[in-house]
Amino acid sequence: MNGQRPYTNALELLRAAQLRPTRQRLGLARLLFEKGDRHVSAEALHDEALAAQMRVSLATVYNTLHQFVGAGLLREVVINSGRSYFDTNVSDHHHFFYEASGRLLDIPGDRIAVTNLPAPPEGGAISRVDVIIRVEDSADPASRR
Amino acid sequence: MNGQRPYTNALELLRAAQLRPTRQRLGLARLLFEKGDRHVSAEALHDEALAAQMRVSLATVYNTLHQFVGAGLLREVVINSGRSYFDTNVSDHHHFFYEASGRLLDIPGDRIAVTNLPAPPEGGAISRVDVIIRVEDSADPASRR
DNA sequence: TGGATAATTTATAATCATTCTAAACTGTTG
DNA sequence: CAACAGTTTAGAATGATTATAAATTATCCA
Repeated sequence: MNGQRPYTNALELLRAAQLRPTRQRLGLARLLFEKGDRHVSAEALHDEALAAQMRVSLATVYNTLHQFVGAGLLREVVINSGRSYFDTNVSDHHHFFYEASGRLLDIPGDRIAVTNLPAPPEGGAISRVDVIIRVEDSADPASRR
Repeated sequence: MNGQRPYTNALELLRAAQLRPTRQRLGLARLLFEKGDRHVSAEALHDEALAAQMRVSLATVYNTLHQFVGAGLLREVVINSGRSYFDTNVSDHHHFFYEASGRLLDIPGDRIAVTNLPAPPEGGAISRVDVIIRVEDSADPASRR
């Protein structure tokens, strides 16, 4: 227990989420949750897994990411059309998005106040409020992804 | 001049944007700007154009939409990965997103206050702040698109 | 412990929105 | 009207993601 997260342990995490602790899910959970807050794309996570000598297919990476989102372990963040990011920070927070480099940075939920929220005109409960602050950076195009 | 928009006229609009007034661009501009604020996908606009007897290819619809975005006539809104919406409202405002039906509704910029914006930690100017309020609706799945 | 069974994984094909390409077409300018 | 640049187009290509169907693996219970 390191105090950072209720369950840093991959096995615990999967048990709590009612997901069978398979080799692939365990490995991916470790990559995702054992190093602080991250924003990864499916493909980036797959590459990382292969680099760490895990054998896992891209299809399984997608399946697993979606299961983790369903279980509330991850949050899916959509900024650009075409690619999703998965955020290991599931607490209330927002994002800076650096347009040139594609980097995503967390903003703690209590650093921004969104006030005066009108009620949805057509009814329905608010499930989430996303604030994305787009930042013009001048990163070299080579670092994009 | 109807007071709603500086240029309701498609030809004026294209001239001001320094885009040659071709048959396709004129037709698409009319569809887009002659009926109040809209959120359209490229494919939906293409369908609409065909239904209105215009001859225009999907590639041209994409080209034109991007040119209009570049000229500040449209704003691109990304909510779901996989599909972009183009918003004819380019003034400062935000969105309700109805998760089940996929509908997008404007929220005037002055109806919401986003205060306390932190400065981007890595520098760079803020180009835009997007607020998306996700609403759980229970629309029948048939009406999705 | 050893199947039986259901869940999971996987390679591969399929899909979908979008972009690219190169050739045909059209608006503009002289 | 000719010439040229700008535009459009069909169709192919791309890139992320999802579906499929067969092979593998975890779990359960005798």
